[in-house]
Amino acid sequence: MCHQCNYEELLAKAKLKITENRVRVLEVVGNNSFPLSAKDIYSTLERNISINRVTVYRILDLLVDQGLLERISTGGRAFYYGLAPNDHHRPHPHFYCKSCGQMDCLSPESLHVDMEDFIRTFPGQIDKVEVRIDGICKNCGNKQ
Amino acid sequence: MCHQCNYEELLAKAKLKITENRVRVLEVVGNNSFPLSAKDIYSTLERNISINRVTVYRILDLLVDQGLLERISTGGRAFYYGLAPNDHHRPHPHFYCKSCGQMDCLSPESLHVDMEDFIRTFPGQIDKVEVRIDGICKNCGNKQ
DNA sequence: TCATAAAATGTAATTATGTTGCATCGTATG
DNA sequence: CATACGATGCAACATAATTACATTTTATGA
Repeated sequence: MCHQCNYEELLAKAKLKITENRVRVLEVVGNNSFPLSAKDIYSTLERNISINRVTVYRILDLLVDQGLLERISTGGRAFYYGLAPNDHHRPHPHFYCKSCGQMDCLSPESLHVDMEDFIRTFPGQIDKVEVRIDGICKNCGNKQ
Repeated sequence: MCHQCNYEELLAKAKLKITENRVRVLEVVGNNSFPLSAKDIYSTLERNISINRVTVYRILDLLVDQGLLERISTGGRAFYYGLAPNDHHRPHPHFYCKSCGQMDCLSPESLHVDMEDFIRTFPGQIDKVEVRIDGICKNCGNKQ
């Protein structure tokens, strides 16, 4: 859960209109300690308010485009979404359990990636570095 | 292109039957210097031989299961496939151009990930670490 | 206040990717 | 040679995401 992000403020900073739906999408994503799939986000919203699936996808696209959310690929087929790195959230790796599909955030310190040489020598544009560890989480491992 | 891998040998080592189709899938993947999508692989094969799309998917699944190929997630919707790390191929990060969809292999030395602490303290099972850099490649950048 | 344009949302259809069920074929083995 | 089992083909299905277009809401200026 993010205690430090003001979602309306984040929208305002990005010069996006503050709509009920956008704030709610941000809340659902931000109030979780782990990334969620579009489906997760839609299901959660839908329990409380009336909103269309496509609207959720569109809001997610918009917020990713504007850098408020981060789209994270998994070992599975769907993307997951989390708050994008900002003053309160440093970039960090994720752990994906291929058994239950749960994706967890790892602490930014848990593994260090040394990018200096790469950044200095790579001729293209670098937008993002994604580090993901795939495996079986403690819970799923115990069940077997 | 891999000059050192004998694909039939790889299959044999994994105790898999050596079929025409499996060898050809391995060839297509192995003879490329960058990972390919299932669609890429199917299209390439299909130009020369008669093979079913589903067969390609099944062979890819099998070869990933048996550790001959590596399934790599992208910033896009499809998985890409490359030769799995082995004696001739060290694990390495990839660069994904979100403009043209091309995925490139980076040298294993290009960035160093320090996993020691994580491995020592993580309570689950670790199968794989995937490092992917997203951005715009040199070619696409020049076009704009 | 109202008219209008622009933005946001809803709905249905479509696309892209991957999977399943079942039939058929090929091959190794007894 | 018979049989069984694995490999392949084919059609249907499933899932995730996107598109096209209609409708609603919001902002803005006359």
